[in-house]
This record gives sequence, C-alpha cells and structure tokens, in this order.
Amino acid sequence: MHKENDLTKNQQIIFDLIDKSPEPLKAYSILFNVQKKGIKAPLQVYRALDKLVEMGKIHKIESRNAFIACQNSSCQVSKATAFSICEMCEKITEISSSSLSKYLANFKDKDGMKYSKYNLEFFGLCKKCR
Amino acid sequence: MHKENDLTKNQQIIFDLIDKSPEPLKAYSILFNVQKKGIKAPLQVYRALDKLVEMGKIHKIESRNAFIACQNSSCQVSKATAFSICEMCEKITEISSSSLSKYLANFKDKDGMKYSKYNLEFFGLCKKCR
DNA sequence: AAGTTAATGTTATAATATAACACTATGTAA
DNA sequence: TTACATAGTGTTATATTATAACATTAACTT
Ligand SMILES: [Zn+2]
Ligand SMILES: [Zn+2]
Ligand SMILES: [Zn+2]
Ligand SMILES: [Zn+2]
Repeated sequence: MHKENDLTKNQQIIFDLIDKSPEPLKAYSILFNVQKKGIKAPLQVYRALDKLVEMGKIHKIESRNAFIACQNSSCQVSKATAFSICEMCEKITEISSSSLSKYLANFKDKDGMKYSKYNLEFFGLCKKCR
Repeated sequence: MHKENDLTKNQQIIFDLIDKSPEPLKAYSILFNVQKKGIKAPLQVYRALDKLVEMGKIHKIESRNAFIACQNSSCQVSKATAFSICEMCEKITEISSSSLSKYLANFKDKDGMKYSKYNLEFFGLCKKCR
C-alpha cells in the first residue's frame, strides 16, 4: 500500500537538514551538507527539493532562492504561502494568519478571477532589528 | 540640476525594451536584444535592471526571474507589488487593486508588525486558458 | 513474473548573477 | 576653473543557481 507522505531516502535526508536549520538553506549549501551521506550531485538535491515543495513539506523563498521547512501543516494542501523577511538580518518566518489566507483566497482580480495558489513575501525589519 | 527621474543611456535602452515587450523579459534575453545598441556584457544589463527596479519603473517577477514594466504609477514609491501569473500560457499581469494594497499595507503579523514593502504572486489560469 | 511508474546516479551544460578594477561623465563647491 | 565627490560605464573573469540527457534501480500493480 502506498503511503502518501512517505519520503524516499534522499528526500528524508534533505528534509531533515532543512527542518533542523534555523534559517532557510540554499541548494548548494544543502548539497555541501549532505555529501557525507552520499548525495553527490546538484540534481539529486534539486529533485528532492522539487518533490518536497510539491508535497508542501518545504517552501521556496523565491526572492532568496532558499528553502525553508513548512511551519504550518495546512500548506501541504494549499500551496498558498506567506512569509516575512527581515531585510537586516534575513530572518524569515512563515506567516500563518487565517484572516490573511481567507482574504487572499477570496480576492478577485478585475476579471473576477480567484486564486487558490499564491506566494506573498513581506519585507521589513524584525523585532530585534528595529 | 539633478532630475530625479532621468534615465541614463543604458537604463533608457533597457527600459524601452522592457516597456514595449508584451511579456516579461529575462536578463539574458534583454542582453541579446540590446547588443546591437552597444550593450555587450551581463553586468551592464544587471546594473540597469537594478536601478530601474529601485526606481519602481520595472518589477522583477521573482518566481520567473523576469522583468516587467510597471503598469501602475504608484509603485514608483511603494515597492508593494502584486501580480497574477497564468500557469498555462505564462501571461503575467500587474494587479492594481486599492483594496488589496490597503489590506496588505495594514496587515499586522502576530508581533503586531506592519509591512509597507511586499511582493505577491498569484498563480492560476488566465481568462483565455480557462 | 511482467509491466509500469517513480526515484536514483552520473556527466555535462545551461541559465542566472556578481566580483573586481580601470575609466568616464556629471554634479558640487572652494 | 580646479579640485572633489558621486554615479555610471566597460571589460574580463568567475560564482551561483538550475536543468538536459541517459542509463540504472527500486517500488507498486496486475
Ligand atoms: Zn507552509
Ligand atoms: Zn532582523
Ligand atoms: Zn508597479
Ligand atoms: Zn493563460
């Protein structure tokens, strides 16, 4: 029987690394960190990252080309993500606000179109850096 | 006297190209297109792009590494941008909705923090592709 | 067991972006 | 007008991010 959320070996290694990291990780920094576990080539990393993103276990911070573990279980279905990014210290936090997600999921553009998939990145200074 | 919004030669060439384009342009496609005008190296393109983004004349579509002319004059101050992206045909439109921009500018995260700078990318199917 | 699909390993290469340094143009102020 | 400061340019080299192509192996389905 197929378990929907079982990770393969490479996926698990890479997910564990990202999940433990206090900050988003870049693909080649992931590669460097997992070479001792036998993952030698960029493609092995990118393939695992693609799947993990697809599953919603991690998200890509597009403006930083970096990957962060999902901090909020609902993204596994929605692919609707929001982050705050500190422009001083680069601290990145996933925002989990039901009012925000409701507002965005119900937002209609001028053609009346709604979008269930989106990515929002807020920029500013975090608590410490203010 | 310094005119705040005068573009330099390279900036003007590159802005004109992007502004005329019906679709977002990537840096190396820009480079290819302006080589006949004497812009020969990636850095010349990236430097102009950086300035144009800073001025708000163009925006970067982060999930596509592509650049689009601002379709809405207010961004020149705010750096608060929103786009809809068709996942079928890649048509990209800048969203100009005062209710959306008000909502996002007033959004407070769980620390009570507000953000005047953000980038939002909606994904779905455009009118034609539905 | 045979067929199918998903994941892996590997080499090579494409696409995106920046570092460093010398030089030029433009604006400001003695 | 000369000196100074600042912003933009040209150029070469290189760093960083991501994918193509192909052979192989593992896992699931019938
Ligand atoms: Zn999430
Ligand atoms: Zn900070
Ligand atoms: Zn704009
Ligand atoms: Zn479309």
